[in-house]
Amino acid sequence: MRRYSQLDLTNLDGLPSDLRAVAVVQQAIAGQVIFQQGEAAASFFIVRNGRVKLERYTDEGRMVTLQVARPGEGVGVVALMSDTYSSAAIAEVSSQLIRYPKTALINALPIYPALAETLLIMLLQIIHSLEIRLELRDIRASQQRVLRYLRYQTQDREQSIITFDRPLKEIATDLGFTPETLSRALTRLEQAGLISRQDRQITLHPSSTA
Amino acid sequence: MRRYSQLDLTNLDGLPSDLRAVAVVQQAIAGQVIFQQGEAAASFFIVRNGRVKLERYTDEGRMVTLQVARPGEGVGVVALMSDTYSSAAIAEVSSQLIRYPKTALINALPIYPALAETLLIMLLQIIHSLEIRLELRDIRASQQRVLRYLRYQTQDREQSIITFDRPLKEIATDLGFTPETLSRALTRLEQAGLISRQDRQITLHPSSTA
DNA sequence: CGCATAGTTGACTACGCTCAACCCTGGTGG
DNA sequence: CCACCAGGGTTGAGCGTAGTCAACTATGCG
Repeated sequence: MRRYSQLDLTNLDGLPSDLRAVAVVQQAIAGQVIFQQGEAAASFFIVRNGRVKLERYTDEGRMVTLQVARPGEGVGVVALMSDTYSSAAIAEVSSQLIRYPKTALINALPIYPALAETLLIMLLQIIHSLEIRLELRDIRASQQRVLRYLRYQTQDREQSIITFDRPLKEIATDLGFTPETLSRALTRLEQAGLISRQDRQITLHPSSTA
Repeated sequence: MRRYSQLDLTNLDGLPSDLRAVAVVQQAIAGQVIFQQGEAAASFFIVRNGRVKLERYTDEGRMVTLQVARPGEGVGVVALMSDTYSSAAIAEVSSQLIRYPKTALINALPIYPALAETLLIMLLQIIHSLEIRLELRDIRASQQRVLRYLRYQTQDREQSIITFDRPLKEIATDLGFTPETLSRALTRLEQAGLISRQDRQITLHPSSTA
């Protein structure tokens, strides 16, 4: 699929003029709410830089992190179909987004096949990341889950060193744990010799690939 | 988005001839493996009737149900992007599928904008169901989780009666529980007066909507 | 210098998993 | 027609582990 033409929605200058005309660059400070869960879904966003987290609140008040969107990734894709956002979007750090009104995108779909492909790829990546997340949640033992998480982080790059760029707190809820549990899991993994750790930098030891 | 033209991939007669030519109807008996996790992703499927479950095996042997596809829903969508299937597909009951070779679909994308929209909608629905699933997993207390699950089942239809069309065993793993836990949760919910139950038929009582 | 926040560590609790026995139904075969 | 068996489902006892509450340290910032 990559061999086909795509639209790079992060590069404004490469866009056809009608899309370019509706795209708006938007700045969000750390902690800022881009949109709220249940709000009318008017726009679709692409993260240009920074980090935006998508989270969903259950009735009981618990909060689930559905996705952490990094540069190039889409936020609020459900807007394309649904009338309301199914989750809230919050900038974890100061971030820059490009905002596309949903109607403009929908209208552009039949005109630019490349746009459809771009969106399809985007959605497929989201599906993949959700699948991984779901699989992670099914590992109950904290150390195993953390280990698996770390492995997923490294498999993209070549190195087996992970540097957390976000507070452990965030990572914990991301994993579905309390900060305490994450902390304990990390120390136990270190005691077991499976990882080394200095502060936010983790080195994965290759032993026991199972 | 619904107002735009779409291709109904389940209706062979409504398809353009080139797509019609590559679509293959395929029968699967109960328990049959449609494709295996890690296998080369050559095709994309639509469930015509029956029920197909997508599951993923973790290294430790645990198994996670990612999706249960019912008639009209897509199976193996990741084939569109990835080279291998990220999960296995297994027919829970005797089912009929329509098989589309991925290359044919990809080639058809720029030609039929309606196809792209159909696929987008399909993917968005998958994303939505994954989000729900993920949210469910975050509710630790078994009774709450089951209750929430039941509510999701009813909110589509008007009635507050759910009839399980699959063994409790399946539903349990679907929810991320053991059958024992699900059984206990159901009896406790009944004792608490929140539901009534006769065998596989559950009636949700409207009390305590929280 | 003091306050807020991130992170760690400890003790206790709670709840789902595991293992096991048991019931019940439907199907099969003598 | 009954005896047997297999599988789904329920119930019980005990264990393990993540959550909770709490105290404490360390770090950064005003």
